[in-house]
Amino acid sequence: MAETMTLKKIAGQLGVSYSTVSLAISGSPKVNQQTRKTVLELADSLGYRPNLNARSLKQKKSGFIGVIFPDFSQTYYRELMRDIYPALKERGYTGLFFTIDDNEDFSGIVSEIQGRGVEGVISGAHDHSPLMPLYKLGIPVVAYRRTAGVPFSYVDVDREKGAYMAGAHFAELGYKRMAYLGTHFEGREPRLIGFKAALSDNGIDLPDQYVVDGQGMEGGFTGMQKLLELSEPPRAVFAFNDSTAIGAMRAIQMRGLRIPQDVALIGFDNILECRYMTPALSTVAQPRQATAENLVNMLCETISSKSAGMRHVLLEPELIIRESCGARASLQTS
Amino acid sequence: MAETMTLKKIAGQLGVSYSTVSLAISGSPKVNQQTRKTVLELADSLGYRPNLNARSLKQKKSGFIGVIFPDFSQTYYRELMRDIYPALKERGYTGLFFTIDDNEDFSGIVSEIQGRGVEGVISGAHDHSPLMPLYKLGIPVVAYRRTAGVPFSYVDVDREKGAYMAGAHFAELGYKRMAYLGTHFEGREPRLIGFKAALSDNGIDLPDQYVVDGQGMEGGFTGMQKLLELSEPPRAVFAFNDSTAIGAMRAIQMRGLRIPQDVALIGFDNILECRYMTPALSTVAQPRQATAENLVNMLCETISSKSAGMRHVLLEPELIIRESCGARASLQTS
DNA sequence: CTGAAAGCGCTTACAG
DNA sequence: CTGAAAGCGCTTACAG
Repeated sequence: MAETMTLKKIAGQLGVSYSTVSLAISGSPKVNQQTRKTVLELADSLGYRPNLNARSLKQKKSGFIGVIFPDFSQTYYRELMRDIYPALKERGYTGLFFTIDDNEDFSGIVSEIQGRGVEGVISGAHDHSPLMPLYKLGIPVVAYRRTAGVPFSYVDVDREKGAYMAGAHFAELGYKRMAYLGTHFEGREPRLIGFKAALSDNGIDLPDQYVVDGQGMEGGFTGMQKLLELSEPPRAVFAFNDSTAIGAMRAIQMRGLRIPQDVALIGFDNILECRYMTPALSTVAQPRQATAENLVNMLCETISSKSAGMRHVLLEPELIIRESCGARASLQTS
Repeated sequence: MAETMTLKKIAGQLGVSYSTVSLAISGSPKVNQQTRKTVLELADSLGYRPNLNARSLKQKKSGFIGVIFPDFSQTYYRELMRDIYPALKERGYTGLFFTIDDNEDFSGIVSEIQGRGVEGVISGAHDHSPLMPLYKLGIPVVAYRRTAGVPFSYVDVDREKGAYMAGAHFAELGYKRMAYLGTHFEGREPRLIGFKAALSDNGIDLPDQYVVDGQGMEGGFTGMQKLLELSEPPRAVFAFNDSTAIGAMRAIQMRGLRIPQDVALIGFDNILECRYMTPALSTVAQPRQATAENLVNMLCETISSKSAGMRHVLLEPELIIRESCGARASLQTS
């Protein structure tokens, strides 16, 4: 087991003060070219790595950005994390990832974030409000998705608009009996609001029994079963997200019904899987890359400027027509 | 912005030494019940959180476990991470997650791990060898999957056996012309070896043209297309993993062929999606929960015992028969 | 351009 | 049971 190298030891071997070594390593211009070179070479050959905990302690900043999400396993979030990770790295930050489920308490995470000197937080939690203590401590929090009652900057996609596009597209295709399948937060979910608005603008009603709860593949599966048991099952279904839609597809196909000929379907998110379903899943795409970049940019700017102003970015969704909505007949990829 | 609380300030307010406060907070039995109570109450009301960087510096251990994986977005890995995360938490460790792609160099990650005082590493990298510097520094590394040429303890599933089960099952169903679809590392991939062995034990040959490369959904899709373009396409396909199989399903169904009537399919991993495909995907299940627990246990034991002995755990796979392999005719979930 | 010194917030022997 | 002191490894004014 190699003994840990420190600045002092390097300084000792070189016969210079360890502040000089520190300066040389941090690339300060105050240090002689020759001296720096000697120091760097020795440090390198000794495999020296600065102790980041000591540095964090002294500088009162850690280089950590906290990233909080509901679950490692939700497909859209995992794709978002993948995009956030390199964006953080590019700016010299290290992501500290936490997951949180809805009924877990945040206090452990909050302590950890505070205790580690995390410089800022990206929150994708369903409810951001437990992060208020951090905000009060002066730790910037940027939220993925708007949440009422919280003074955080946020990046969101215009889900209401995306849902409107889905509803309008269905209406255009001539469907009348439609359903919304997914979480709807007592009617406050923008996807439900937008979908309903599109139908209403086309003179179509969305009765309560055609609004069914369900989350994820399993929720989509059972929710869709309920819809199919209705005396008049819906002709077209807009799902909360693609995972929900995939669960719904299974329920439809298990009954021997065809998509889109018997039931048309549109999802939300545009996860990678959509293209590989049969039929390929039409969906409302979230601009994931832009979301990640905006979150990271916004946070970094808040950190460096220390400006406490709230900022909001609302990104545009895009309707991606594949096979499941019925606008195209043949099977194809894309 | 609240001023940060420190032990000293608490001690000052209470008129005791700050070492007493430290002891009280860390729950040492050396401190008077009454004193502790007072201290804890004040600390609590002041919102005191210990500075973990200072603690790490002093104790020379950070409470961090590094977790390295190829990608946030590979489905099986994300499921594994989800299981590792709580197991780590339960033991009082914080996971520091890193992703690494194959041609990226590890040096940044290695510095970070060393510099942050990470106490141990779980590596799911495709190649663990760049982690040797950590091992030499005395930082325990436990690998998910065996890798040759590296002295790390590992947890692996018996992929060769799992593949054998898939091949044997296909043989039993009477298929003769079969294919292996997926990465095979010049024939060294245990899945290919096991599959081939099963066929061979049943007197069936696996010609080279029925071994096709392909990774993930896209790789499975294009790889399967190649197989279907053969003058005699395979009757049954064993895929590297479920994502690959899902890509393959799409290619098969796009041609208007039926699964399993025209082409039978078995995947590997048993990701959540399998149950929701139509037809539901038969697969070789990895015991994911057990894998995560073994990885974490093994690492924690190595850390606390400081014993440098290598340990190996090989877990049993399980063949899960659903609809895509042809053993069952009707559509159903499970 | 280089060195001596203070101090970040904590833990941990060591006295008492 | 409590206090005084040293020190983890680093950075950063401050002198020179």
